[in-house]
Amino acid sequence: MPMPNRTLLARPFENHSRRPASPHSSTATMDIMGVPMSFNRNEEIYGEGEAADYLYKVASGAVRIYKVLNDGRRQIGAFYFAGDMFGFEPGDEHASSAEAIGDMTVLVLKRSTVLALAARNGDVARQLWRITANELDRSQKHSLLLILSAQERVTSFLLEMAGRSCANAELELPMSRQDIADYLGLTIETVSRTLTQLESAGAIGVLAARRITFRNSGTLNRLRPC
Amino acid sequence: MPMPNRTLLARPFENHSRRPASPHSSTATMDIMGVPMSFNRNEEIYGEGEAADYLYKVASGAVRIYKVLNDGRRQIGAFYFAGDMFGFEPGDEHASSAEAIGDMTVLVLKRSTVLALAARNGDVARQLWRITANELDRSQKHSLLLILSAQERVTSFLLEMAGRSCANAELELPMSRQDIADYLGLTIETVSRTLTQLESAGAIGVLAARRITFRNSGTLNRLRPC
DNA sequence: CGGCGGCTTGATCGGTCTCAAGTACGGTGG
DNA sequence: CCACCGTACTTGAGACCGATCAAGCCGCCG
Repeated sequence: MPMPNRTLLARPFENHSRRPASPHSSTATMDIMGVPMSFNRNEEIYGEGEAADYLYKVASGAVRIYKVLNDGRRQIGAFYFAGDMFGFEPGDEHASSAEAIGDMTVLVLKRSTVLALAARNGDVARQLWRITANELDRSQKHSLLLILSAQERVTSFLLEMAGRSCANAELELPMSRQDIADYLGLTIETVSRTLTQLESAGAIGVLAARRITFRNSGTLNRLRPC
Repeated sequence: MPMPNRTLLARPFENHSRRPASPHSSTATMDIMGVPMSFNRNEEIYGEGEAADYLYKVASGAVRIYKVLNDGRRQIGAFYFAGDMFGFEPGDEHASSAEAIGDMTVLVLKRSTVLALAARNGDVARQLWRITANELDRSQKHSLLLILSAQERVTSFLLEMAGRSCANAELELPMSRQDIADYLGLTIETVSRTLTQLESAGAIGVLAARRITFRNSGTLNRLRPC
């Protein structure tokens, strides 16, 4: 994994090679605000322990947030796609690291601005709370995933991804097998094997490594105990 | 598990056999408010899917919140002890069930009251957000637990419990081995075996099934990769 | 064409689950 | 006080699932 330039990342509003962009400021709601910023594949957006000065919204592409244990194991805590917000921590520093899965663009908001807005505007405060609550919900679902069998985890993962992408019959996965494995608490080999099993069982089709079709959603749903 | 009377649980402010109590109302902060209510061992406080009309604070005893998969597996998402708040859901209904681990007492707050208070008072709103954010943090740590080895999970669990109880050298566990197992995503046998292993290794002492002493915290910390 | 990264497949190992006894403890009744 | 019981916990033997180690395969780009 490449080592990105953190000083750039820590100050997205400065003019640097990455993306100047026209800065809108002081718009009414959180939705409209934000300075565009681009990242390359596998580039770090922020690191665990860094000051959580900014809040991000995915404009295009996908993001993974993860933690690394001191023995090197990585756990991916969540994936974020276009429209999702991430990086808003209760504390002053990020609890996880964030990386771009492919080339992508985010909108960046200043934490202090958002907090000041929330203090004056109850709607914004409620919106903040809602974002955090949704994260909590997602995290709890993720915990549930991790006690399932490999087949159940992979199935749940596919259905989750399908539910979050607009497409219904065909699924385009932006992330690698390793990312999926680290999200599901499995090895890359087990993920791969399980996908081929599901294909043999007629539940899915693997057109390419990252292109999945759903052939028999009944079979899939029967494999998901949530 | 006994089937408690849900109608009582759903309306804690009505006078019933359980606990009348003198109702304080309209105090300045969330901390002071709350109507006392008692529950017996293994009694349900609320069920998954029920209306989340109340917010709870543990006065004494301990609580487990959990979900049950349709095949019967149970996952405990969190334990709560004296001083902890729980049951506050972003949505209108509870995402998990809650049960008393032993006989216990909670303080009950009305959701609508708290929300109204938050709308007028920025401090209360921030407090609400803080509670949710802490839950998120706890949930993410829980996810991390679930990818560890059995020994690491049990060790992390003991250290977590030790950190949350005032006592430092000796730990009194209120929950059963089954509760621990369902929290850690292990079987009861594996939890039991791992505890005896830790005892043989000189890391802990098992005075009684639910009384643990820490003999060698260095060994314990070496077993915790977080 | 060669090389490399990402993915699949195979063979074996090991940790945890499962099934099955056995033990300790607390309560209840004699 | 002890006998009895039920519940919670421990311990053992074996099976199984997923990890590990190790090749191969595929697609992409130079």
